[in-house]
Amino acid sequence: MEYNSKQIQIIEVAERLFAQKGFAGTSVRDIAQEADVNVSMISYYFGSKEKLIEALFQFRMTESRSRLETLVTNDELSPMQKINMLIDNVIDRLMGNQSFHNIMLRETLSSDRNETISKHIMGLKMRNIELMQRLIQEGQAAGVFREGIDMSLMSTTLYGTVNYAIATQDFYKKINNLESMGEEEFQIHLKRSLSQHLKSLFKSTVTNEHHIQN
Amino acid sequence: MEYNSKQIQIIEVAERLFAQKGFAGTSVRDIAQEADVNVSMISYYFGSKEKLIEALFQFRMTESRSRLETLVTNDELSPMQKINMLIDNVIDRLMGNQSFHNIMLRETLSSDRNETISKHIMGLKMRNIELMQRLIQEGQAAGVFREGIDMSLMSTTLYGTVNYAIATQDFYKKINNLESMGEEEFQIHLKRSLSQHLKSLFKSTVTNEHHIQN
DNA sequence: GATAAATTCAAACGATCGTTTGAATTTTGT
DNA sequence: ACAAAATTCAAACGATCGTTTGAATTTATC
Repeated sequence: MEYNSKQIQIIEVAERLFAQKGFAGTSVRDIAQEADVNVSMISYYFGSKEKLIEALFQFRMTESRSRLETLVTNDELSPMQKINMLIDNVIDRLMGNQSFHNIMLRETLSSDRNETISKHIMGLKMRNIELMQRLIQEGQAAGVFREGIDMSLMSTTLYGTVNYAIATQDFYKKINNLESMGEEEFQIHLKRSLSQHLKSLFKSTVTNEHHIQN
Repeated sequence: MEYNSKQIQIIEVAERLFAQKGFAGTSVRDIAQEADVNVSMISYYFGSKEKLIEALFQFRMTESRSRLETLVTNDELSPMQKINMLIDNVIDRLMGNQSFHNIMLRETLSSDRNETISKHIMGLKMRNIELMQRLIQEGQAAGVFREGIDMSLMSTTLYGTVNYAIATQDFYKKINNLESMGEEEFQIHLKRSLSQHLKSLFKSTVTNEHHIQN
């Protein structure tokens, strides 16, 4: 499915409003007004409000098919370098599409989900964890990563930390006295801090040197 | 403010439905029906739907004033033992009140928040991070924790991991082939896995032995 | 430039929303 | 037992919801 500029305009406004106020908390009249189109255009183009959010997911999911898939076959990078690239890629993706990932997290929190959206999220999570699995196994085969790593919990920590950091960034700003910092500068600062934090966290957990089993 | 059993019944039903479908996605008629009371009782008891969720927050926040505050002054525990107790306490609190923390996370994700609720969340986060701060500083004073720990990001990893693990527990079940496991058994399993995972993560990051600065 | 197709719009649809009403009923205090 | 207060209820309130209508207008096709 391809969208014309007007449809994309509606999708982008909807994305911002859904992230700010939730799906149920956003009316189609809100969206129409901010996107500067007539209310009926949403039904006309997408069929319904429900189909609109499905279109949003299809729109954002297909564009994000990461270039990371080729990472595993790259022989010039060490397993640790690959893990670090994966971490930076997750941070960049989540921080670069904060509204969309906000909506995705909201949908994950809902127990009665739209089925189309559920499948998109499930597919994405599957691909993410399989990629991570392969990177870890490669490191183990090379003898630099320890055995017995809980893959799904490492992935949970990676995505959980980044998602939560984004959700509580105002609080982070307050706590670290960064309120005078410009918004763009702050985003870069947060990215760098997250990157360093997560890389350090993963390094000490994933390498088999000095790891204590309990 | 004290609530009678009928009010508590309404609050508990509202908590469950808000967690399932979001605040805006839940109607007062939904709540009234499931709580087996007349619709007007919600306005009668709480004033409005908005005041109801505020009552929910006040209800859950005041009951959770953790006994952790005395942890710092306990001399019989090592800094690492205290950190581990903190981790288990966070896991227990979040997993023991999944619906409420689901709602709290949803509110955190909203940019136009209810002011009363914002203050509750802000106050809670402040207390959490101050407690953690004190525990870390004690460990540093004792020479067993390294310097330069990013407190707010460690806290973000702790809460982010647990929150995200709870949000994606169905996925976790699927990935780890635990779908035949009973619900209660699974909750215990997840708790234990999270506990071990986070303790191991924190131990290797917080102790100054073997830590590599980059 | 005529015809068809796609788009835009104000207006209205029925449904559902949160809240209020006022009478009926139950509980409480004396 | 009686009056006062608190509770319960069906019904209705106006507002807003998502969606549709049908005519008007623009754009595309030949």
